[in-house]
Amino acid sequence: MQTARQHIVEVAIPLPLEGSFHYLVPERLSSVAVAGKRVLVPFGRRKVTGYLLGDDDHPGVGELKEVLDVLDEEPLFTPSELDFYRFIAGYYLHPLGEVIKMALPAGINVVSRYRCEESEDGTPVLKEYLAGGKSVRTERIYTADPECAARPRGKGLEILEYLLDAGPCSGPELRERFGGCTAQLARLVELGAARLSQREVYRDPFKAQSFGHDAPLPLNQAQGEALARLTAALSAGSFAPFLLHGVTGSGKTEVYLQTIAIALAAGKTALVLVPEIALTPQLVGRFKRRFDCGIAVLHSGLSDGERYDEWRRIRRGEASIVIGARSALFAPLQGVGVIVVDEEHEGSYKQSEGVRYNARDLSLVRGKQAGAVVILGSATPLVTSYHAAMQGRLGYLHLPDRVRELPMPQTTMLDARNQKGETFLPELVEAMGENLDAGGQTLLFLNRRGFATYLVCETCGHVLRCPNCAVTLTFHRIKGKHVCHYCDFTMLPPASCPDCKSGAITLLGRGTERVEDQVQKLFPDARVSRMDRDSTKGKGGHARVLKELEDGTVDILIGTQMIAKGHDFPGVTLVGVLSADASLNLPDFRSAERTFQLVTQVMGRAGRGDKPGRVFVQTLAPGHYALTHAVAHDYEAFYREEIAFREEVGYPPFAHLAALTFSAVAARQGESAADEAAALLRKIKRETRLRVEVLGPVTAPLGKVRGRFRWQILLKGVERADLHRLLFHFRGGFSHPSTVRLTIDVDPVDML
DNA sequence: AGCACGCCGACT
DNA sequence: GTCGGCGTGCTC
Repeated sequence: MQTARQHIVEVAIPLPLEGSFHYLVPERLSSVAVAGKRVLVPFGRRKVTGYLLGDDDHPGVGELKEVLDVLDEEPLFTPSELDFYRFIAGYYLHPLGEVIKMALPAGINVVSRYRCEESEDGTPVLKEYLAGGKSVRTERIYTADPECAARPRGKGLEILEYLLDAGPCSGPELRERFGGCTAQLARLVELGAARLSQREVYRDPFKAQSFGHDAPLPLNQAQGEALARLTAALSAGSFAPFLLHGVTGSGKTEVYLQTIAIALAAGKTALVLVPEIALTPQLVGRFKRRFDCGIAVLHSGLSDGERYDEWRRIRRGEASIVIGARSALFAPLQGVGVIVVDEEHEGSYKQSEGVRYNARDLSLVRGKQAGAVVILGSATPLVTSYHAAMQGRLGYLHLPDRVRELPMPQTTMLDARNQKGETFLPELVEAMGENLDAGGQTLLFLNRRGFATYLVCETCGHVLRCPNCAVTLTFHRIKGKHVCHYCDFTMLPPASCPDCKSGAITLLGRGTERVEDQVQKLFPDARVSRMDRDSTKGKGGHARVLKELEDGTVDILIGTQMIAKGHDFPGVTLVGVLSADASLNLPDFRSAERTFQLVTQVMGRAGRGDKPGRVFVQTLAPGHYALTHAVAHDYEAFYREEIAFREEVGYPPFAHLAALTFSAVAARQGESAADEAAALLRKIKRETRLRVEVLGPVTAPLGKVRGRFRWQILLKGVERADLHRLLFHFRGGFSHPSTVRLTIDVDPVDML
């Protein structure tokens, strides 16, 4: 008789390994080994959690091992979610297993570990154990048995009477009412007067908060037109991507809310992505006041347990709206009708470690898969988005006016040339003094990312740039030269300004942390506070500084972009941008775009209350188009200049980029791996005639990071398909010593 | 990523 | 003479 056909499954392992693995499923597990579940499998000498991708009847290569266990009762992902994961793995050239691990709630996986223990005779032995695996939280439920005649005394009796009266109660509930009563409860159970059962509970990040109710707001004409187009797309029921371009305060959120209301009424669900976790609470509040349905929140500020519980609520269909940061894109929501990406231009949608995905871009992929309406909202859209809208690849919805008749702040550009590098120009100091006397609050923005040193002319403001790549050249102290970190163009420091021949040229880019001291010296009586990543560490740090501003207990707040985002500060009447240049001169082709966004956003922060606001932008480049158009509130004019620049030099949307970074503790190894990689890439390019430029390798501008030296190769392809083909060939044919780490970043947002 | 195998320096 | 350094290679 023939043996029963073997059950073979394909499994993805969450390790940096290419390809999947195959296992035999033993008879006892055969019926439960279904695609989408996790399995415990032997892998080398250990046991790891893998993801069951599906059955596979291909004759496996050599001997197959057996699946040890199936870890889930229900699949964690659906076939269409698996398709999405596969797309991501292919697009970002990242192992599928790691993509799946990243997409699922953290901390649920089991991995075998070893622990050293002493056996009875005292000799050390290695004991294997399984670690990890976030579990469901339960609480005890006590139910009184009215049939039982046994009665305890004292407090126990009180509790029993309460239970008989009020019905089943949880342990925490009883403890709240009666204080510590563990012993009494145990006694009740022992007597048979109460029964004990377990109930699953969710760890709720918004527990017991009450949010009143809000009715939909009336829409102005532009909002109404936008909503009409979104509604039409929604009822068509197929994929429709839109760019919602609305100035600060134009009521984008109201358009999101009303679109979502329509989707919900049609039985669909909605996914809302926001760039910063700090912004979620206020947005969640607004959604909770508007909708009665379940709303789940997913972001990195949740504990693993909370996130797991939110995830399970969504999976079970108990939430119709999911709000969250980047990772919420992977929410297991079914029947998605609308995906909103708020502030779509924000760089934080790009994950810069592990799977380097961009949630803004992938929202379009998920939207397409789900047949959903995707709304990319921004006051300052990415030039690539606006370009796509102009080409008709994104529907263009424009909200040109502010909802309330708030005046735009009065903005002044301060020319810092010929000012001997003063931190504050006299006009700004004067304005700060006036504002302080008038009782107004001041925000000062600076960019702490100004680490790259670059050459600037103090007379004319000229900055040394790469003739090929148009990015700012970075000065390398060790080499004593100016270097382009895209293409490795190098030049010796010039003796005078190449533009105006002035000898007053300086290296800029040192830290600006001392601004706080300087402000305090200028205004000894002012209450000065600082807000940046360091000063707001930990839960609530952010909120604390915002509270100070709200309560008026601070006069001058110094901070990075993070204070520019989304918040309303009615008391702020003066804003100073100290570091427009640091942002403008980052060695990145997007520096102009970033600066335009920053300045626009900052201007939106001044005078949102009753008093009109004033803004000062202090710069060595007062004529730069990113600044002049930002100050004039003219996005289209900025776009026209920026898109011309992108086309001329060949940057997105006219080319697609990928960055390969090699890092190694030993400098020589990293460098030679990068050199070999570049040689291989050029060889493949020659043989396949793919139209991709290979730039570099160059030493990464940040130099040594966490003890490792870094090199970069930049790939630039007019056709995305060419770029991907080159990368696939390369990955298949390139091997490097394991002491060198290679990361591939497709569509890099930050290459520092 | 881990974990084992394998080939060269300072120690009981 | 060994213990242990981490380079290299493999994991269905």
